[in-house]
Amino acid sequence: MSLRHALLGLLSDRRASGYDLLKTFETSLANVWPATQSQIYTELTKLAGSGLIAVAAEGPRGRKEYEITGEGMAELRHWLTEVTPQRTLRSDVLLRVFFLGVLTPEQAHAYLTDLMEMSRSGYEQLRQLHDSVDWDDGNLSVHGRIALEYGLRFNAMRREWAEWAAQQLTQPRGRQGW
Amino acid sequence: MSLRHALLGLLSDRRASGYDLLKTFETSLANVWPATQSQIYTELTKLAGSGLIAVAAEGPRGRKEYEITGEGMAELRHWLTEVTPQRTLRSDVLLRVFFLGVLTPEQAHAYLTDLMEMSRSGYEQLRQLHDSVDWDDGNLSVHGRIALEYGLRFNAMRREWAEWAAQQLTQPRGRQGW
DNA sequence: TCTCGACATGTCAACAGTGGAAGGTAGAGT
DNA sequence: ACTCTACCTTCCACTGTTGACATGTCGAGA
Repeated sequence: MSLRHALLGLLSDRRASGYDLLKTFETSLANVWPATQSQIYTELTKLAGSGLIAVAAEGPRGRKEYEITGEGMAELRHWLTEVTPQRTLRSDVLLRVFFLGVLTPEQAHAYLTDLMEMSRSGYEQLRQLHDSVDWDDGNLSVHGRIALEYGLRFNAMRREWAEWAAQQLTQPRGRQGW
Repeated sequence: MSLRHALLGLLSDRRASGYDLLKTFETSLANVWPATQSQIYTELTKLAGSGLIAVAAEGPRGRKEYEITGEGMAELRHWLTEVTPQRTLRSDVLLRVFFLGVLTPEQAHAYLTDLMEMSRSGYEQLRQLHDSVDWDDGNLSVHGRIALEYGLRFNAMRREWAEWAAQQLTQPRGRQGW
């Protein structure tokens, strides 16, 4: 249940409505913690209910601007420092690798080739995002840039790995002491 | 809903009971697609209900050995070749990076240091797993080894990135054209 | 004036995942 | 004979996630 913390984090930077937050998720946070509209609104209501955020202002079209409360900031800091992150990496992509044996060598190879392409295009997209974003020197900007760098390195790593893996499959078996 | 495909994949290699599969998940698949006991048994019942797997034999203690059916193999192949994998990387770890600004520089730095250590120990654990596993030349073995290599590279990448990120935070801002 | 796209929120059913409780059996070792 | 461990399955309540549906308003431009 990190969504609540994602919302707290965004609200710690500036006040925002559900709609604003939704947009932010779509653009910057989508790669790290995707969330749907319904989830965001539901969670905001819950957060407000437990006093971690509060409605700061109401605008046109029923717009409700939320702001983080002191209690919310405390919870956010607690999550950042005390709660040890759990690595629950569920990888659709990697899971398939285990079972490439049921395919023909050609098909297995094709899968890895697709992965290379996926990584390459993922890399490119992030690079474009990097170029298009207005990197002011705000906190979110600094750390967003660091997160983006992670994405770049991740894609580069995965591409190289897929190339290596494709080689492994084509090479004859036997002991080769890799 | 990749759990069903994980189960199909394992059953494509050999017949197994829920208990067997549970053990396999705990050891080899846990890093890629964790699953709990209740989830596995539930899914097996569903899979049997839709004819993708079937009970091949019943053993002592109510043991039911499942085997994959032709229909199940077709579904597995279909998933491997036709269904484009979706990258839903929800990363607890990376999400926090966005919000390191709410902490003191020392705390933020400490978080990255913890990440380095986490990556280092993750790397070590995988290396030990690599050394302890009996790598026969079965298909699962070959591909399991490839998946493991991914884990090694991933941890190495993350460690380097965390080191780089820590540097970014300590360095004075300003334009440096990275 | 009208219309359309962006703004804005809420709700619901269905499924996926977590954690734990409950209940029982076979077999190995004392 | 007894006990303990590993084996083995089922069920349930709760939370998280998805996708779709419902509902309406403001403001810019034809």
